[in-house]
Amino acid sequence: MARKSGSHAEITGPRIRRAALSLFARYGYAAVSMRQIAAEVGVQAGALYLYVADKQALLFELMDAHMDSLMAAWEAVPKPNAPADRLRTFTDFHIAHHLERPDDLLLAYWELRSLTPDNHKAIAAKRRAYEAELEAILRAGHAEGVFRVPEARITAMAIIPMLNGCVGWYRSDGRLSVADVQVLYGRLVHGMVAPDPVPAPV
Amino acid sequence: MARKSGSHAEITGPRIRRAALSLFARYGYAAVSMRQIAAEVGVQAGALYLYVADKQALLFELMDAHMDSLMAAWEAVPKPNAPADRLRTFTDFHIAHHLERPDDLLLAYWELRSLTPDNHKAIAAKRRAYEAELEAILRAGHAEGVFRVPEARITAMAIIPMLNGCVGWYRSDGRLSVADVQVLYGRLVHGMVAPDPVPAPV
DNA sequence: TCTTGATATGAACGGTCGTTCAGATAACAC
DNA sequence: GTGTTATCTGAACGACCGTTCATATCAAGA
Repeated sequence: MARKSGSHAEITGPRIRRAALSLFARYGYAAVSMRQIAAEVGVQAGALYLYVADKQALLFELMDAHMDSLMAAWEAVPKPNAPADRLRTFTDFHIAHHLERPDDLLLAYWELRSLTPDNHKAIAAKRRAYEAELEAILRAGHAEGVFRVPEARITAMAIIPMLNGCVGWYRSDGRLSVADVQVLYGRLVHGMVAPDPVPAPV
Repeated sequence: MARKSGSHAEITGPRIRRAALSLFARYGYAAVSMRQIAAEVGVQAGALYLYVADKQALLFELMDAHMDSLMAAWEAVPKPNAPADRLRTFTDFHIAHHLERPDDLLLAYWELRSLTPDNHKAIAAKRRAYEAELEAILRAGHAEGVFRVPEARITAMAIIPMLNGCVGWYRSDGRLSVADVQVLYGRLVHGMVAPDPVPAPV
């Protein structure tokens, strides 16, 4: 046998990427074989190479596309001026974006080590650029005196894994909605950067 | 050739575990071969099976030993009564313990998925027991009115990945000491659970 | 010194890996 | 209806996988 009926490049290509994303996220890059990906798509392993240079390129393209889409989506978000509102906009965005793409987040944070040095460098740079957005908000709030963030970079690197954590426990059919999660984490982050409270009057 | 001079079970066994821990943490369980572990120890692959039933058991024993040592160490810590102090004791402990054992933390949080279902169940249970310690502190503080933690479980699951994050960026020869990290994260966590500040007097 | 048990080698097992490629078939242009 | 091209198969490649085992050597006790 050879070509299958109804086969199309513009269908098979994305299906390969979706299958790879899902399998990589669930079992890890190293634990997933090209044959498993092919089976998920309903195709033989050799067919994958019509669409992907090799396994490493497949991983890189998935991660790179995610970082680009993340950054583009964030840039498209209207941003208020006040640092507190801006911070809440960031956390809301980050949570919503990743709760809709949990597999992308898993890849972005678990599979950096599976990239070749060059690919690693490229993805890490994009990740730093994204984290710098949060850091800039923290610095602005600190400069205006509405935040108390003596270590903006470290605080950003504390906030982000905290936000990411929600992907681990959130269930779309659970008790909480995405908006609930946004409110909960929004309050937590707000507390982290709020200036010391005024002492209670005696 | 056969037995090497100076070989001893009580030396080779731990060396295998140390090498496996280090390699698993760096490259991931699935990406590391028994031959790589053996090479790191300076031994042939077959010799590993004098000390380990199989690769899966090796991973499980590493994770299980870590969870036991973590729990035992926490139980040995003297705990103040006031929830705020108790919370700070927990975050200090968690940070110090894991900054000294970064590989253990990486395994505990990245390789759960590499465990067989039975092994996964055992490790996940121990992890929940540890996280319950933090949750109990939050609940106690909330009950006493010194914390504002309407969702203790979720807050605990927000705090822990945040604390874990420090393992990703901390460098022992860097600008900050472990104590500095403890102070920084201690303040962040304190802000997360602090009740709404008293409004400033007009 | 001789024996015995602990410790390691190194070759081998069947299986799976990522990847390539000649050949076969379906879809499409004319 | 015919020829062309895009798409996929199925077999094959060498390499490496986890694991086993007969064999060899070292360490220690008698």
